[in-house]
Amino acid sequence: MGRWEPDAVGRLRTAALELFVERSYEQTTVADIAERAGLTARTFFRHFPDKREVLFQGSERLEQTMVDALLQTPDGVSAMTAVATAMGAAGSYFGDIQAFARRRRDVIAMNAELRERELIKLAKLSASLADALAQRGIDAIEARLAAETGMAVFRLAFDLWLADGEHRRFDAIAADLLRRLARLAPGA
Amino acid sequence: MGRWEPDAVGRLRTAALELFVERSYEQTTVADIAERAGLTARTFFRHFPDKREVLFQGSERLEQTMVDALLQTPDGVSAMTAVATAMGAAGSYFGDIQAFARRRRDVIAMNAELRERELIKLAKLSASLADALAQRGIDAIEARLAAETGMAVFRLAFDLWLADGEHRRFDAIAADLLRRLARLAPGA
DNA sequence: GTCTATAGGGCGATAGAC
DNA sequence: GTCTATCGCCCTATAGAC
Repeated sequence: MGRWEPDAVGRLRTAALELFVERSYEQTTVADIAERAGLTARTFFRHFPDKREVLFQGSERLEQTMVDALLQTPDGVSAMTAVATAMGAAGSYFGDIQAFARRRRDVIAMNAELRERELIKLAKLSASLADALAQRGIDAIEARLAAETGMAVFRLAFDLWLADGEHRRFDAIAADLLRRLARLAPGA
Repeated sequence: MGRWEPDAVGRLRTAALELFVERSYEQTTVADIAERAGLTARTFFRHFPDKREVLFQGSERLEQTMVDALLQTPDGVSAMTAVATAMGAAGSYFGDIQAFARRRRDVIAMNAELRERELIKLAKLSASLADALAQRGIDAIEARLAAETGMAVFRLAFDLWLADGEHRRFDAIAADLLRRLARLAPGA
């Protein structure tokens, strides 16, 4: 046993989600979160740059997973195929955390600031995918177009994945949406 | 002459953009903005729900313009064609405000909170377009897919429109990107 | 760990326009 | 009288500085 209880970050994360569910994000102060985790507000801010981030830290790992998958696709595959592969990797990453993801989604849906933060995380992810595509020799604009479009599919797939009664895996839903998109696009 | 100088909102907007350019968003307090506009901080918050919003209020009009254009497309046009029409309306709406838009873009690019706010405005726009499409009888998921994809194109087109040396109109750029997207998508 | 500036909300007062 | 835009003062929580 060390001098402190272990896993301060994990305890803060758990405490935060619990409190946000119990009494909403706005009605929870950083001091409340820290107290439940047995820490002080000052300690909270040493682990998270701001109050919102306690729900979002960890997205770097998803990003890395998707970028890695994209970069490992064989040479010569199309931009959209590479993006589809990255989406498949996200599916494996998500696995069966639906119950947790649903609680988290509900908290985020109720608060504008949290929705903003979620969007910027996805925008970062999009930029990383575009970089990775460009790194593979794809034209810069085409790379951004494919990445942004891919993220549009990602957002919608994530939403559907968490919908009531949905039983398919994330990547199956994403693949289905990509197919529908292909049918949609030629009209322009 | 009334008791107060007219157009408090306009004065606050101008003062804010000036100060953000002069000394950055972070280094400008709401009191600074209000002072330059000849008002107090309390009055600022009566017109804008928060400090960020002073740069974004007005986006409702763009949204209305695009939704109206979308709804006025003839019956039977495809989802992507309707979205393309909305994009064309946005082009007319933007007209020749490039100089202003560039200053605004530079301020926003320098601050994470402002980027977040911009993203949520675009997400709202996307949701409105999806609603409008659904209202026209398009399947709900297809509507969201088309709207999200359209917004991906919108974001990129806006970016390119403000790039140095760009001389085309916004809608010309958007139309070009939609064409490129159509070529990209079938690969999936 | 303490100290502080700023965001942003609540409530009431005021001074015009009508 | 009402309605509306402004200001003043109080407050708390966030988040950064020291």
